[in-house]
Amino acid sequence: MVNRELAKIFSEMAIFLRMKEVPFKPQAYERAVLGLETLNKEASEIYQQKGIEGLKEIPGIGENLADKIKEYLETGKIRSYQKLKQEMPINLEELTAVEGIGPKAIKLLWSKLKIKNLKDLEKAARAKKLRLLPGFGEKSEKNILTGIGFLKKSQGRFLLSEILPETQKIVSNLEKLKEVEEISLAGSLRRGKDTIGDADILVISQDPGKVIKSFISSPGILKVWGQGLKKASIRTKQGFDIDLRIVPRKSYGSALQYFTGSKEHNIFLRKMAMGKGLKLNEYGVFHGKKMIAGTTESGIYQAINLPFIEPELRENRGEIEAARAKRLPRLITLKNIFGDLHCHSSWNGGQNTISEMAQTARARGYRYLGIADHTKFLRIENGLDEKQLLNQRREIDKLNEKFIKQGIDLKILQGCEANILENGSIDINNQALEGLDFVIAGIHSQMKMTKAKMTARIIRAMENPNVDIISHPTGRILKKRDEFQIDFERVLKVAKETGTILEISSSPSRLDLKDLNIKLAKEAGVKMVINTDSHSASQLELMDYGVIQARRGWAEKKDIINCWSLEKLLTFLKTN
DNA sequence: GCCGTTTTCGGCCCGACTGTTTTCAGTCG
Repeated sequence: MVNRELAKIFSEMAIFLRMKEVPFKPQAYERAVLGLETLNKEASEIYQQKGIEGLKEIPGIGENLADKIKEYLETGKIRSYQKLKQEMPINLEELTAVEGIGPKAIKLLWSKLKIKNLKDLEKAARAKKLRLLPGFGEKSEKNILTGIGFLKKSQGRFLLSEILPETQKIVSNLEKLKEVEEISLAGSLRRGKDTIGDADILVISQDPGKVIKSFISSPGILKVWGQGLKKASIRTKQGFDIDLRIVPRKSYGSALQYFTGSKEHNIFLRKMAMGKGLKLNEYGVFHGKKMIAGTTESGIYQAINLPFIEPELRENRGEIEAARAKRLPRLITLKNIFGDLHCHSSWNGGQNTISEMAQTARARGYRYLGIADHTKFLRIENGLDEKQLLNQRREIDKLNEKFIKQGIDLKILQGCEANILENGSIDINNQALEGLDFVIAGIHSQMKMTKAKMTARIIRAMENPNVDIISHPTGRILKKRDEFQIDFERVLKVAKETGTILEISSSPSRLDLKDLNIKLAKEAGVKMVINTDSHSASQLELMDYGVIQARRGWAEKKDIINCWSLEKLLTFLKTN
């Protein structure tokens, strides 16, 4: 948590420094942000154990930034940051969230129009004042308004990854209380939605007062909205709210069912209950005045003649019909995952060597690990060319030989994340692609194309016999950028014909394919792979988010190729 | 402000795209 706070401060400082046109320092601050974000240990812990010297071992942190971290840990503030903020009291988080707005634009908006937040920006854009600024015109003004509109749509919502870990921390603290008999997440958080409004926690306790008292004094709370006898509500430092409800044991199941939702799922369920002459509410299932279920969630479903329905499915997307017909999917779990096929190494964008990535993969119990570094078109990521891919192959072969000798059951596969160019061709020649174990191709440029052109572009890439996987197929960035214009049905048809695998990216701001598209792909018989797109070893643990998303898309083991054994996976890659 | 099998000082991933500017600046990845 401290790491995230520090990362946020340093990235804001980088922007301020860019606005002031200070050379080179901004990059240094940004590198430090990366170092902090990919650290698998809290800076506070490092400082406690090894002091300043320990902090300086963090990549991107030197003498000066280590001092600033120390200052933050000891005083909760960084003076140089406070000074910058005083000088330019601008809401950087809001303004940089608008696609197309960067430090230079913010500086101009601030100095000419005193724009300091999203509200000011929207007002000025609507008053057609932006177009008068140097470098701005009608189009940029319109784009800014579009960007603001997109932001507003997702306003007040947080990424699953922003909410889940913090809420789980609070849950595990409460769990330790002897007064807590049962505890569970509820709401959209339990259903694993990609973005969340607020978090819900449900508890059984004979002593609600104690539990509520402990809840409202959890660490990292900004304020307490309210507390009663059965309910309390808080806001966390990260800006999202958590509701806690205490329910009696006899209604725990029905309350959990009710507060997990979705609303649409529950409405359908209540109608079904009514059809059977029953009443379903948050207190139980009732036959007349007699309560026939309520203690457990599965008991609720059983009472209306249904098998238990996993929370991720409860969106009224056909799950109740499937349950009735006894055709519910057997959803995959994290334990079913045998490997990760989209990881970057220090050969280009990644923080860790292939060997370090492999060690972490082993610790996760994986059987295989796919290294898929960027290729040459992406110069900024130090993309590999044909020759470098060959050199990387040698390193991977050596590591694999070593593993065999040591009896280690992990195989490193060599792939790449090649680029789908404007016309659908790939930026690496076929001969080099043939030498790899698998090929991922993705779109990293020219994302604003017409639907027809974009669809044709992706289809051409899929028709390349060397391309196995399409990474983050629809290009969405949650809360920031919409999906590409593509004819997804046609893409699925060609994917099926060519045996192309579509990726489910676990990267928390992508989660692409999204749940609905996963379900469509499954129905079309298209295979998928859940990948983390890790740029460091610690990011391998993001796999969880991809699995949750896949569950929301009804995915079973047969649909997800990295739930398969190495042999089956390699055969599929070879023959498709 | 960081970093170092080309350096403890002098470097610091760079190309494409967009919109505006008719020769470039800002943003993105």
